[in-house]
Formats: sequence, C-alpha cells, structure tokens
Amino acid sequence: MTKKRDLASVSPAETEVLRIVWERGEATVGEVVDTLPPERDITYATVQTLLRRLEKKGYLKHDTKGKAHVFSAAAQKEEVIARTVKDFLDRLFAGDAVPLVHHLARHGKIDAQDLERLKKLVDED
Amino acid sequence: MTKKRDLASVSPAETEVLRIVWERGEATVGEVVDTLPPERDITYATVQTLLRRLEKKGYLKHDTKGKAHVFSAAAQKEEVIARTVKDFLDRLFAGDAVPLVHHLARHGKIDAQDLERLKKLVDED
DNA sequence: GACAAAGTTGTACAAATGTACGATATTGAA
DNA sequence: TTCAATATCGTACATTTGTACAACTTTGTC
Repeated sequence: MTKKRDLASVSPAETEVLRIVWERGEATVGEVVDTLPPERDITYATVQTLLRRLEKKGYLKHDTKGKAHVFSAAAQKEEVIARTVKDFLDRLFAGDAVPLVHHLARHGKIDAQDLERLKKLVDED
Repeated sequence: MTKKRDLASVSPAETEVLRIVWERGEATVGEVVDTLPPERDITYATVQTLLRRLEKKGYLKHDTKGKAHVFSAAAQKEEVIARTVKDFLDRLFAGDAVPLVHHLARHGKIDAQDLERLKKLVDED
C-alpha cells in the first residue's frame, strides 16, 4: 500500500486560487486575477507563482492555448477539501463541528432554512 | 476611530495551542503539552515558543505560579475565532457556509439531530 | 518578417512559521 | 544549603509563504 501522504500542503493563498480554478473548471492566470475579489490586492505575477506552485505540488495541470496556460484540476478536489477542513476543525474547535456551525449560524452565514434543507439531505442516506 | 487591525495574525500551530488555553481557562506549558493529542509530535520547547509568541502578539498573558508560567486568555476570543473562520470560509468556500456544513454532514461530523438543535437555537432569536 | 502585446520563466527576497537546543534561573526537598 | 528537577530565556535555523521584478518568448497583425 503506497503511502497516502505524498500530497504537499496547500498554503492559504494557494487555497484561494485553487478554489477559483475548481469553481471555474479551468482558468488562465488573468482569469484567476479577475475572479479574485477586488479588495484582494495582488499582482498578476503573484497569482502566476501560486498557480505554478500548485502545479508543481500536483494539484493543477496546464495545457497551452495560444500563448497562455490554461490551468485545471489535476487531483482529488475532495481530498484536499477534506484535509483542509479537518485541519481547520481540529485546530480551532478540537474537531467538534457543532460549535463551528453554531458560530456560522450566529453570524448569519447559515440560517434555519439552510439547516432544514441540510437535515433533509442528511436524512435521505 | 482606531484601526481595528493591530491584532497580529495567529498561525495554525499557534491556533492550536491558543484553543487549548481557552478551553482550559489557564494552563502551563506542560499542561498544554499534555493536552495535545499524542500523535501531535512536538516538544515542550516548541510549545513554549508558541505560547511566548501568542503572548507577544497580545492573545495571552501569564502570571507566575511557583516557578512556572500560567497562561490565560488576554484578548477577544470571539474576535479571533470570527476572523479565523471567516478567512477559512472565504478561501476554501468563497464565503459560502452551506457547502461547508454539507461537507461536515457528509463526513459524519454533524448529524440530523445536531442540525435540528441548531435550527431551534437559531429560531429563538 | 518585424513589432507590440501578452505570456511565461527564472529568480529573488523579506517575513512568518515550525521546531528546538543550550544556558541560565528557581524551587522544593533532603 | 546544596542538589536535582523543572522552568524559562535567548537564540537559532531551515522551510514555507507571500509577493513580485526583469528577462526572455510566442503570437497575431500590419
């Protein structure tokens, strides 16, 4: 059985651009830059470095279209998310999701209706 | 209006020990070490450094008892949590908590009963 | 086929992070 | 009052992270 941990860690800034590529399916450097929230003050060159690093780490691959690189997912999105969420949950909430969701609710990030819908989704399994 | 951002950032490793001090109310270096999960391979000296840095950043204070330092919270726990959760949510889920909670549910970190309870809590506001 | 525009590549670099050693200080007990 | 145990303090140091410039390359267009 090959060791599962050959996946390098994804830094916070990298996570942000990785998420954007995931949600767009594929994207060039410029598209990622344009997708980032305007208040995120970061240059083209920096985003390019982050994408390059993500590719080197094995999370993205690219493909050349015209003169530009088009990046797209190369690996288990689910696995990355699972790892990232678990890490976060362990560190800040000792692994207990309830206080996290409670916090989200108190801060208006999720409402009763969302909870109801999620409950239904969970039930039908 | 004073700028809110005089609070230094809390690194992942720091977050972990900070959480432990919060949850215990107060703790010495040794107590934090003992509270960390056994698989968390880290030395006394390292934990000590993290606690020292947290104090320097203003999140903890200490008080001397016998020869040891007893650390306790010095600042807005809620604010730190809010900031950390928001950062995480923005980066990995573009700020949308629903897919996060869905993920937690799918991974058994939260169940229908929890969701029901939380819904009630949210309603009564 | 030369040029400007738009890209990529190589590289850099300060700061933050994770980790921990060795020296020094304090304390309780014998 | 000396000693072993236990702490802290000063420091160090390799990596990772965030950020970005300058040089070189590709391409479509006149």
